[in-house]
Amino acid sequence: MADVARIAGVSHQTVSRVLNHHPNVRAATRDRVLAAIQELGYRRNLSARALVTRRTNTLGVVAFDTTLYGPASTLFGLEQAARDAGYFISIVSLKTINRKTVGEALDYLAAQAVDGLIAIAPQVEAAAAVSALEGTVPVVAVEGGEAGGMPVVAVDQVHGAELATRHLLDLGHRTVWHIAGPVDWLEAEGRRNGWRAALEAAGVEVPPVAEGDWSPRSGYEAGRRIADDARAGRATAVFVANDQMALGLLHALHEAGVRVPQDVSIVGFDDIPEAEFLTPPLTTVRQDFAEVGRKSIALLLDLIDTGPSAAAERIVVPPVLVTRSSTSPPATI
Amino acid sequence: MADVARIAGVSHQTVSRVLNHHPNVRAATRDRVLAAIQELGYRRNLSARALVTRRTNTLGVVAFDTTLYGPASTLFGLEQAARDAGYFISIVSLKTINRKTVGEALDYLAAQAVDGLIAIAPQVEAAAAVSALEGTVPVVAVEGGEAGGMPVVAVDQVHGAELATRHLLDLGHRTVWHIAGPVDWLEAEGRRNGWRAALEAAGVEVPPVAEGDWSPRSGYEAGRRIADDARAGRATAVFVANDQMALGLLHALHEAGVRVPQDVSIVGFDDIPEAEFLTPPLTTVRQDFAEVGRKSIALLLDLIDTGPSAAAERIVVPPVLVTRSSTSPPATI
DNA sequence: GGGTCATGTGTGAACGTTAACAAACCGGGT
DNA sequence: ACCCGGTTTGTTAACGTTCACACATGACCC
Repeated sequence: MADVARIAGVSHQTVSRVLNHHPNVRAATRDRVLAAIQELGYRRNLSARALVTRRTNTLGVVAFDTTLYGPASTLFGLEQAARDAGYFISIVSLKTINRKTVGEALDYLAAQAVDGLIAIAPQVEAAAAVSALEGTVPVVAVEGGEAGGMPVVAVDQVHGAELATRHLLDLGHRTVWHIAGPVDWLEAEGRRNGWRAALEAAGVEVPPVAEGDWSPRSGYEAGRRIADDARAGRATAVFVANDQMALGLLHALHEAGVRVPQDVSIVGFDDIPEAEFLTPPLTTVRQDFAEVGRKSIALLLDLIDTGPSAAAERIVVPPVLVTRSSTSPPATI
Repeated sequence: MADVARIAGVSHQTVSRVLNHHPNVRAATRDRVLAAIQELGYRRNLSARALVTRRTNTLGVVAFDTTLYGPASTLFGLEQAARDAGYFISIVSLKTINRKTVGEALDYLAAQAVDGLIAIAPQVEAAAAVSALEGTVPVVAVEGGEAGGMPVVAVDQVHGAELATRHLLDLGHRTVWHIAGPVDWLEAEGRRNGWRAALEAAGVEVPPVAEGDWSPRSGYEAGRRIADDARAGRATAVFVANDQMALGLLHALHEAGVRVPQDVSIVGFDDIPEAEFLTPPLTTVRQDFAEVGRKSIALLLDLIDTGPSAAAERIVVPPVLVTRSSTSPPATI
């Protein structure tokens, strides 16, 4: 910076002013400084800047298994939005999520002195660990449920599940079965609640819930059990908490000789790119992950700039039902 | 740090020494310093440290569409390995990849003064843009082909494709068709070359190549054309450049009434979690993305510590064939 | 024509760490 | 008692910014 100043014939402070778009600098001077910067290929040192401003311009993200479609997509949206806003992103992805690993992740990010934190904390435990951190640094939870009364951006899981369940009910099914996600996941809980609410609103019987772990395998295993109920005519419609498990279910039903949608209708959740090309193409609930990412960053930056807002905000992104061929009216026997 | 020094009754420099595990510090003194650190909950300021050491302890990663299973998994491995080594990771994911966007991404990371760079640059163009950067900062390309003679860590695509093709040939198929990835992708090129090499080594005819864009949709579209060849008995085996396209192909064949594997055998590439639960379960080539991530970080850190090694290294991770039910000997007519 | 004000620029001191050097200490050999 | 070498500690000066302030300059008003 001193070199630039010398070449432009000004003080280092003026260079700094140009760099920070300070208004009080004459156009001619600015041009001279800019030219000198260009000439030297000068780049300001962000460490020095961070040292004095106490802002690192970095946002931390704690995520769980970024290999899954949902988190990966959210992360992608987050990253784009942060970059557009001139922020850097530092990520920690965890393979197992519990108070300890989340704690370590937060520690790690704290060491980096991030200006703010986004926690993709879809688990009860994780949400708790994150909310413990409130006050120290601005935090926004993504898909974080209601936990801890901190700012949250989330897709309306309950509503999505209701859409799916009502769609099946509207087609004429007497009731809808459910393969849920892991109990300790907030998203799984939301979807389960939405499903139950829709059934109860319709005044129909609530079948037992099968529980999976989001993986195709768990969907397959649940599917083998449901296949029996399907053959007995007890189950004619299933709402599955995510598309991967729906894929496993599809496979199990096929093996068991149960036809979809003739014998059993299926609705998934997420709308992964594969959904449209399964056999049959899967009716599912689409989440706008990119939008969630953008909204989260916007909320976090707002929090950073204006300090903790009085009310813990909760921003909800609506899901939409995508109807394909895995659902149809029940066969009239 | 001054506070810690005061409480421990030493100079700030001694505190620094303790923090950096300098050998020449008496055990008693170290304990006192450690106690003071504990008491104050002191954390060293990384910006100040970076300012004077000229090391940010941050690694940059340029990735393409981290929503895809492959890149997402690699990223995950990368992140784990970097964290274990005490490095931070800064990511830029691009939606479109060309010289301009890659250039911007590199600029962005350069602004951050990363100590090293990992480029998941599976495209010809991207690899070129990255190699232009060599010399400035240590760079390792992941899946970067041979481009530019820079250090590369990659799965042996050619070998993987040969495995898949030979498997089909060994089952008794007269030849193997291929749905390839986009031409400008190095991975697609490697798989195509391996496929062709295996066919030529066996001295069999090389059918025309269908080209997709990795998406299930493109696999589906290619599949509709291949279905005709299958019905005519010309195509009895297909090697698809990734699992997602294989899924699309599966759907197209099902629609066309072509049975897998009785009429057509299929081998994919990647071994996505869904592969095992498709109908039928997909034979595919598994890539160890986590290993690629680990090896990349190891190589990069080596480069950072010991300076540019004389020979541009090329580390190859072997893929393995996973045999499931989508392949069988051809029907004997 | 002197005060006031806005605008543009320069000066010096932080920020919190590590590097380089200097000094004090300690034990052992002569 | 002396010196010598190694170990432990302290002192000072960077690193490259921004901030707070002070100082010019010119325009405007009474």
